[in-house]
Amino acid sequence: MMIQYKTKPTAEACLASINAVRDALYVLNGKWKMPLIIALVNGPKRFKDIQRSLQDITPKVLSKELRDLEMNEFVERKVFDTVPVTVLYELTPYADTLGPILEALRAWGTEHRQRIVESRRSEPVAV
Amino acid sequence: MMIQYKTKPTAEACLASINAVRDALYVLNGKWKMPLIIALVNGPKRFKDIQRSLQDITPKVLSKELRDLEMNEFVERKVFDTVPVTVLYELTPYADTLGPILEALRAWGTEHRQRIVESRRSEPVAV
DNA sequence: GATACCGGTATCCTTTTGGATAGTAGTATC
DNA sequence: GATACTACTATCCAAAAGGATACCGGTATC
Repeated sequence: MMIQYKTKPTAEACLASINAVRDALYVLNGKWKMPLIIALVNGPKRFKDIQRSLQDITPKVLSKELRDLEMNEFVERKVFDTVPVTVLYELTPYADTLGPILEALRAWGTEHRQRIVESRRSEPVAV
Repeated sequence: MMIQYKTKPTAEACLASINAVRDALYVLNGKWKMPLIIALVNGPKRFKDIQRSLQDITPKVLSKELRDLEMNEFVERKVFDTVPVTVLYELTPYADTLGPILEALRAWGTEHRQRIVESRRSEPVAV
């Protein structure tokens, strides 16, 4: 049997990173959460306005995603007693701490799309 | 009817950000992809070693995730003609461009866990 | 001969995710 | 009176993600 260094320094650090990223993904995972947060960075929006920003999201899914974000304290739901009622969704200060993640994803996504487009150009066309 | 500024500068920029993030998520989404990439940052690993790093991942899922990462050019699979064969999975230079995203997630995840732990401390215990 | 390691597959199943479609109460508008 | 808006909910369904379990051929080890 081989002697295993179960806690090699690099292995330990690696495991810690993996777990930290898993913790982050646990609340941010999914198709809509981060795009939805971005949709609110320029100020609070109403339900239908968000739906328009994120074209293609159905009301059921949007409603569920908003509830998730509320539970994780990224979003606050504010109801105004107008007639008919107005509901605004607003980012919390805690959501602001996601800035670096969102900016990194935005930057990388932009480059990635460029890369894909360019690689398509040099490929034969498949029918 | 209200006149809508369909292409307000901020709305345009917002939409571009949303789409960029969506592009990024399209290849990075899921429970395992980013943790898996981190498991390989300290050098190439063998199948079983990765499985041990990401405790709990089943071979079927790991195999699928590795194939996905290979298709997106984040990982290269290298087979060595030993007896029995040795297979190494190694990050490509393109995977290195994910550095800022992973680092941002790691940092945020670490803080987030702290926050959760602290908020649990001040809560009544539910049975 | 039994067991263990390697690099996976095969099969089956559950859960989660996401979507399509329709509908609701209330107001306002044409 | 018909239609449209807001902020959703209800129902049903398809697809994807993820997991449990078992297994394979080959080698090596006890």
